[in-house]
Amino acid sequence: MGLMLRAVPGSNDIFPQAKEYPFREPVFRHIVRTAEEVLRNAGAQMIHTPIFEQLEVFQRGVGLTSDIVVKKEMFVLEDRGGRLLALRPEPTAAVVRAYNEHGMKVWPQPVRLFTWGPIFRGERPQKGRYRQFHQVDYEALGLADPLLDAEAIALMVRIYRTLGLRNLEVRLGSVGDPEDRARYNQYLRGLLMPHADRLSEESRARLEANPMRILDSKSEQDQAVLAELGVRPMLEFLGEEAQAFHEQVCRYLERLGVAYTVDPSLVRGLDYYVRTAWEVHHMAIGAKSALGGGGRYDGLSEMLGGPRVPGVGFGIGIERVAIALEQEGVVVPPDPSPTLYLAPLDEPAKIEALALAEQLRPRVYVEIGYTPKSPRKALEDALRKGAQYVGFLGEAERARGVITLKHLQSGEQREVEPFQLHSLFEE
RNA sequence: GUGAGCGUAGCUCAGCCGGUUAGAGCACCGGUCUGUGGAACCGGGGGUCGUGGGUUCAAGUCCCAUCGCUCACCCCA
Repeated sequence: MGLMLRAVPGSNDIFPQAKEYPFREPVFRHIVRTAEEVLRNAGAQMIHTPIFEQLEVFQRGVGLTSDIVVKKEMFVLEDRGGRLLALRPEPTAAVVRAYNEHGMKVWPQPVRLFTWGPIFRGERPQKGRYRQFHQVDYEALGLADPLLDAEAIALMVRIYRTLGLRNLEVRLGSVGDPEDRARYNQYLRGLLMPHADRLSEESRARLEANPMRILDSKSEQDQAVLAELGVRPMLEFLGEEAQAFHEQVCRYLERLGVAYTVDPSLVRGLDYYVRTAWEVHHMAIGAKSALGGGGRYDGLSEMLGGPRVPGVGFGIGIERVAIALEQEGVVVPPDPSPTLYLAPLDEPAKIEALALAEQLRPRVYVEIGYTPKSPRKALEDALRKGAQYVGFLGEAERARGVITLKHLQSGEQREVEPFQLHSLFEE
């Protein structure tokens, strides 16, 4: 059995009997449907973009200093013409690409879209982190108003709460405008350069290109240096406009009654983010793991060769939400069970059962037994399936042209003619 | 990329200080029960003990290697 093919590490089958909660199809579907309902009722429209794009869609948007590129976390493939494609490592750039491609800038703004589907990152898998995982994603494009940021955060929280999650923490920050970030990086360089020899190799390498990322270094020596120097957070370097924008988002959230904490040191892995950035955390997944995150990306469209299109959006990690739901003991609605279970009692009854089932479908949820069994076994099967009615088809029924129909809850049983079944169940 | 842990039936696992034919529970199939309630009892199928090598009279058990899985670091969803 050693040679039997398996799923690629970090990719998972999602099916009803899956042992791990995040891969149980009904749980998965419940999360998707709930999110879909919340977002549709907020007026967002569903879009599905391809799961692969030209590499540049993600490369340009993501920025050269970003870890997704630097650490080669993208799955890149080459088509026959030598064109480089990439499995999407995030949905936002693809949605913005679609917005531009279909001229959505002439639609009434903002254009609010949502999608869900697989996302791919070539990281080493572990709990709550997979190479193929799934996100629900929401984007509000075409209007740079803090109202949309606040709405996005509120919608995200609403999805979690509708699912039944408690113990949420919204961490809100701002990464400022590009000029603010440049100023902050300048500040960091000036502060850290004299102490470069005490920083880790990785951090030293980041000092020139992207000093902000030194702040979340996990190296103890780095953190010791940072603490000693008393580094000021990004949030204190916001320009006037970014500052006003951030304050407005906070005020709106308070008005909406959405609880949040300001995280002054919140940074983003992708270069296209500006101003608002947030993460929603849950205790279940561990201190470092977020259920979802979002932010504003006003410069992204231009990086993709499009017009200037402001945007704000979020992604929700479906598997991580499932882990949180399990942790909180939230019960997911079970799949419906059959109204009728048709049980063939002998060989010729198999096709009779199927024929009858096919007459009743799809208006009635009908399952059949595929192997003739004793009435006792057939009844057990029907009970296990949770059927409302069981219909026996055997020799006696054939002789009289009827089926024996039994209501499982009451135990009542009678013989009915097949044509009567339609009116019995179709209501 | 770095570190740790774990690989015995479809699943969860037991298997002592190395000892004869490798076990249990769950699941599946059948019988008791030849046309009626999830039970119970009995039976059955299913294993090259991840793989390769070594030590030994003897290896699921000890040693080495290798592969796989999982968790953690990093990053984030």
